[in-house]
Amino acid sequence: MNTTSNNIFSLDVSYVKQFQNQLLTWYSENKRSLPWRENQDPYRVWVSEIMLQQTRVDTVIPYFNRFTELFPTLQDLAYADEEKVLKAWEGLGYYSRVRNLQTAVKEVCESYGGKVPDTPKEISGLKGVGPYTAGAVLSIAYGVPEPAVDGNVMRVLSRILLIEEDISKPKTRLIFEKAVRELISHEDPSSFNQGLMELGAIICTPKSPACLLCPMRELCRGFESGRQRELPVKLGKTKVRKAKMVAGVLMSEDGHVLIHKRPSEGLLANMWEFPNTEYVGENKLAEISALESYVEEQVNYEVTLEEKAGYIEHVFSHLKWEIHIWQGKINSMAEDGLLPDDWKWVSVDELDAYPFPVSHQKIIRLIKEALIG
DNA sequence: AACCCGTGGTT
DNA sequence: TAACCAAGGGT
Repeated sequence: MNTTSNNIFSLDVSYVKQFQNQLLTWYSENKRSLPWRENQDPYRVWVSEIMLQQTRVDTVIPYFNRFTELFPTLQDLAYADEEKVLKAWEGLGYYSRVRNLQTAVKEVCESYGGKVPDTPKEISGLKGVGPYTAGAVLSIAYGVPEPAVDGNVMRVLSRILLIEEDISKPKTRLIFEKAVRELISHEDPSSFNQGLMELGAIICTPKSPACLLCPMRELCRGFESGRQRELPVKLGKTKVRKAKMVAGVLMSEDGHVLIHKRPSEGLLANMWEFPNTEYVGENKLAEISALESYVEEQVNYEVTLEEKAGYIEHVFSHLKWEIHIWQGKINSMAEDGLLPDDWKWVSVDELDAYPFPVSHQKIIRLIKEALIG
């Protein structure tokens, strides 16, 4: 029964057994009914796990329902037009997630006969499937006893087991995976992993954990020592860079608007936008000249910016855009057929067919309000 | 390892 | 309100 010195968690057999019983009982009685819990279809489980990365359950639910209705099977997604896929993801953020997912789903069709692989090695090789997602899909869809360590699991276990390592360091995840391997139920890995996350989402919350309602209270070393609020340890700061941007709503004589498809890599990859560029300076002249030269360089159009149409702020995880919006018109156009593939003239109604990031959806709103008002 | 990659809710 | 946070992964 005694713990060995090389076991840093001091997890004896009876502790593990109690841990599993308490968690699994609580989960079976308290789990939320969510769309992706209707069945264990590996494709649906996979889609949900990708959507849930850094994204709240309440946000994901409507997206998941729409997405699985548009692309009911893995094959439907594999053969779908990328533009349509991005459109279904519009507003969810981290758009590389869905481009990687479609890449991975194609790989499953080509290399695995359309069946989502059920081994750690194979599934981890798929684009966009990291350590967490691999473990989540394997355990939930296939019942494989693999750890699925996300932010919830690190928070919950750091408190229960009093682990004080800095969870912002990548290596720290390995410590929690080791802990889960010792604790996980081999009878029901799916409920065990989901139970840990559910506990983190409902009871063991970041700011004010509901310890008095917690089924794990008697097993919790953090609660025992009154230090649950100090955990998990998370160091490191995030700085948000500010970028002054100028964007143009440029109209042709027949009422079309100029839009641009962003490059296939980097921020908001493959999403559409209104022509815009970062600028330096303080006054309107700086805004105007920056946008004018940008448009001229990109598509060889000469533009006249007529009036300021608005100002928008948009905050990303690591960046803040301060967007000054100008309305203008095209003076001289290059020959019609010379517009590059990633530039388009579209009517205002047609804008709805293209995937725009939220920052530029705000500009669309301005356009429509101006047309109505 | 450190930085990039979105968005919306909470405190 | 600014900072923090959410079922992370790629490079």
